[in-house]
Amino acid sequence: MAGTEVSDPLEQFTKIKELEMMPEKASEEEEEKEKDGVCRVKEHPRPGEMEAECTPGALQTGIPGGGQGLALATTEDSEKHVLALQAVHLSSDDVALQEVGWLLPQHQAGMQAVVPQTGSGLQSLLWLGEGSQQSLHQCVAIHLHDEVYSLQEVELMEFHVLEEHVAVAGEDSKSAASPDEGVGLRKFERGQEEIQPPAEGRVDEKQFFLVEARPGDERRNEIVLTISNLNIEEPEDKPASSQPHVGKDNSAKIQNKTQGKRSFHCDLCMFTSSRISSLNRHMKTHSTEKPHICHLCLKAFRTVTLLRNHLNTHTGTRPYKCGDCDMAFVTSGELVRHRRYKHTHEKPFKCSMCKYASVEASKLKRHIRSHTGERPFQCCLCSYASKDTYKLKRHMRTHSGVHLRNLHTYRDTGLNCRYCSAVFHERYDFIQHQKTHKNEKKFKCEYCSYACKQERHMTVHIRTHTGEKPFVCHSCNKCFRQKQLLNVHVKKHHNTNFIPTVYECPKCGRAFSRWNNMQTHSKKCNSGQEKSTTSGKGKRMKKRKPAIPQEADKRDEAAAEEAVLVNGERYPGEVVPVGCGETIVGSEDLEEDVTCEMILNVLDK
DNA sequence: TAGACTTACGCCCTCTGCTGGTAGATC
DNA sequence: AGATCTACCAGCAGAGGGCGTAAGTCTA
Repeated sequence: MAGTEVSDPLEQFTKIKELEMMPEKASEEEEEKEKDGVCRVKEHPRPGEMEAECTPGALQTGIPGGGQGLALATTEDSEKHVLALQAVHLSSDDVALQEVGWLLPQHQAGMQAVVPQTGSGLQSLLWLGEGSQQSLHQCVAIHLHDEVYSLQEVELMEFHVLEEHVAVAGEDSKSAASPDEGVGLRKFERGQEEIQPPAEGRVDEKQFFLVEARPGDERRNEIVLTISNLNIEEPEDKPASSQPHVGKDNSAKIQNKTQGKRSFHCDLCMFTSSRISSLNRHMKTHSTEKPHICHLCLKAFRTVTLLRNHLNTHTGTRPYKCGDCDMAFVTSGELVRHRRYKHTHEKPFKCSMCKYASVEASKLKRHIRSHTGERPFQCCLCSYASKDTYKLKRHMRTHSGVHLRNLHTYRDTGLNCRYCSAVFHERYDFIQHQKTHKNEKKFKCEYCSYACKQERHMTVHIRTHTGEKPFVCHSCNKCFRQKQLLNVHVKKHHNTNFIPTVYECPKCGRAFSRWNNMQTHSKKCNSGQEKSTTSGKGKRMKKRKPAIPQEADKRDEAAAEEAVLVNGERYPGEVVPVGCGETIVGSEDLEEDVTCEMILNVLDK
């Protein structure tokens, strides 16, 4: 099952009920299958994907009380059905079933999926309903052998022989007859199922099989299914007609297995074990008793081993040392994992949908969410949901004062999506939605051939056609197409504290407001093509930007955070030390020193 | 039954990509 | 001087690597 997570038994597993099987061809192929002694099935898509194709109609039947069973998950891949078995546990005698609609593809019409009501904490169980006309041979190959288990331990499957031969076909059987010719496979139900006498000419004997599952070829995401031949003694109150034939040889085995496979159930949870010692140990997990206390930090542990490992974290004792590097670990498991990460690069957990492979199952589980889009970790403050806990935790940092106002303040006036009719009242939701339109459209000017990637560029460009100048100077009513042009204008003409950037020619001292103009002049000046006209007037500061103290460039995170906040407002990109008082380099010749505060005044809106 | 082994969860980190805002360069 | 384009930065999120630890399971 590598590469696929079977996360929800409620949805994944189904009990076999009256699956029909092709007898004769299957019988022939049985020999073929026994060559390797196993049958293999692949895992399959999620059940929800088939929901729409489920055939309505409930299976109204009960589940025999108590015990452990084997559940069958069924689905299809591109060409054939696949089945996967997994053990389930039943602990109630009166499990009520309710229908759920899922799982079965259209061509498996007649199979129904039902689950028990789980109010008592029962593990989920699904059935294939009656009326199935599907032939199991299309789905799965089954290997028979003599392994038997007691009724108390396992849920039994009954093959009701309807044809002359009992057989199970291989999954690769392409010569199967119609499903109607199959052999009924049904779960044995004590005291409630009236098994019809076999039709004339057919075998008058019921045979019981145990269905087992175990991991198969990991590289192929396989599960091996095995059906064991099982004949059991019928309860005394069972009608004779329905009593299975029990052979002597098998009886002894059943008895042995009955003793060896007795299961012990935890009253507090679903835990079941074949050993009383395991149950006793498990019961400790329900106890709050932690008698083993760390003398260094007073932390308590249930077992000595846990305490010992904990103490190693205090003492730094790491007995498991890596032979290939200097790393050492408290437990052997850590060492094995470390070696896989760093040295052997063994990645046993492989994604079935891509080439991703991971060292740990949890990483694969996390990765698969990138395929499914599942986001189980919902932010309690906004619509964001994360695929793992850490991202949610990291996201929560964004719910801080400045950020909250910016992104999560409810706005009466909705924000309209620029690409569709969606409207949002929180900026965050709006931004997230806009991302869904990423690379959806290119922006093309309706007046000329101009095209651009970002709408903001187009917005500005369009104004060159319309003549629109929305940015108005409140001092002189001059209008501008871009906000930054207005800002420059205001600074230059209406802010008395503004110190214009002046670029002086290093040779003649002529001042220029633009660096590139100065450069052009300088080349001519150096070649003697241009005379200086401003010599002696250049008593102004040089390029201002380098005058900003170097500390701002270092900007560790905390300092930068503080630097860009002015009166609680954020000024992105304007990282200037607040109130440092440092004299700006290059202002020495002015009548008044230019200080940081002055720069801030200029920047202050 | 203790200890080894396995599994699962959580935490933290880095790398990467995207987006909005801005400054600077270019025409 | 204005229009346009580009580069840079900060913030955020997606994806994955690596490790610590607790708890469950197995086995001698």
